[in-house]
Amino acid sequence: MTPTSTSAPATDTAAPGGENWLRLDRQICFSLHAASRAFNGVYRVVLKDLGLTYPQYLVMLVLWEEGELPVKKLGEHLRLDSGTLSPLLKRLEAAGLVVRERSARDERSVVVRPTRQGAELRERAEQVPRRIVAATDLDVEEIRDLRDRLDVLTRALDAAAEES
Amino acid sequence: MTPTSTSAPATDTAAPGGENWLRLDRQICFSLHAASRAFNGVYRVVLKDLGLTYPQYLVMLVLWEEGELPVKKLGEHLRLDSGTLSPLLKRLEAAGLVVRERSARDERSVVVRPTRQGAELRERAEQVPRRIVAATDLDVEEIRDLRDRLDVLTRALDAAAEES
DNA sequence: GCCTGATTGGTTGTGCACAATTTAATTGTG
DNA sequence: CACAATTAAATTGTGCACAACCAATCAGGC
Repeated sequence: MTPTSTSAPATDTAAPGGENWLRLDRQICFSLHAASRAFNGVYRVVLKDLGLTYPQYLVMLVLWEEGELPVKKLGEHLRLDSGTLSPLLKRLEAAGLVVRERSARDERSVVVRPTRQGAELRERAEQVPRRIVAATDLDVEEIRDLRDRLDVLTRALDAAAEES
Repeated sequence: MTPTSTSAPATDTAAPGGENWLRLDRQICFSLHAASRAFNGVYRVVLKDLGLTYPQYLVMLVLWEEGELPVKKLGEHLRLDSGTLSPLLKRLEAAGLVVRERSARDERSVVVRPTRQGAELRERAEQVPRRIVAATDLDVEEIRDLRDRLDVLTRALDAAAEES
């Protein structure tokens, strides 16, 4: 939809000195793909002591903040669906970090809540952010800026994927 | 480390003087995670016509550029190991887009090469970058800048993960 | 020739992401 | 009340990412 100005030369990909769209694009998707996996790798190392994976850590962050909430709400916070969350939550339950129980008010709903053990894990997790920030080798301002750019990008991409 | 107050669930993690590391960190990892999946979603839509997934598209980009190369080299370009590439390449081979054959010079090496059909797919793929760039709603300069920042970040993260 | 060690792909197992389908419970409407 | 539509999770199937392990091959020495 966005009538992004056609100022960009609609050249084929063989522009001699100008924009090589194929090349540029390759750089973007490579870069984002690589950054995502590199982040995942650092979290893997840092979280190993806690016995959590990266997505499991994200789930626990939400639960530490919100206390307790149904799977549906959890999925909205994380933008994940039940197909991803159900097995993940079962693993967290098997590890003794959360409990899942059907709501008495609405029997369709399953409420997830950290156990005492899961809540205690929070204290050990509080050293994680500092180590991650250190690993990025960026200062707080740069991180904030990068985060904001990524959020803007995500909103644009979601909107573009929607209207297809 | 906060005192062992197991009672209060919503312990305030804000440092009096400044940074709330936990909150900030959550924003970063949320944002990057979300951006990565949002990108994936857009590629899913755009690549559906070509019958390619996002990582398969990355592989084909390299092959279109390099012509033919062993799995090892392909993995270095993409930073992926054989556990990821082997089944992916088998799917591309089953789709008739690449062939895999053992090198005669070194029987340990498997060389991957696009078929005629795979090479022809390139022409249809050349519209992809433009659509992706449009979906980001960013101009070329901003994309280039973001890419560079992500590359710097990736190098820092890889280095940090290494020395653990 | 025969060993030893390193290199290259492949295989297996665990976990995440997402689409499509299924099951059960709730709500709306006659 | 009965019954269709809606909603919430779970399940199923495909594909990616990566660690750990295995098999075949090559290169060096003897």
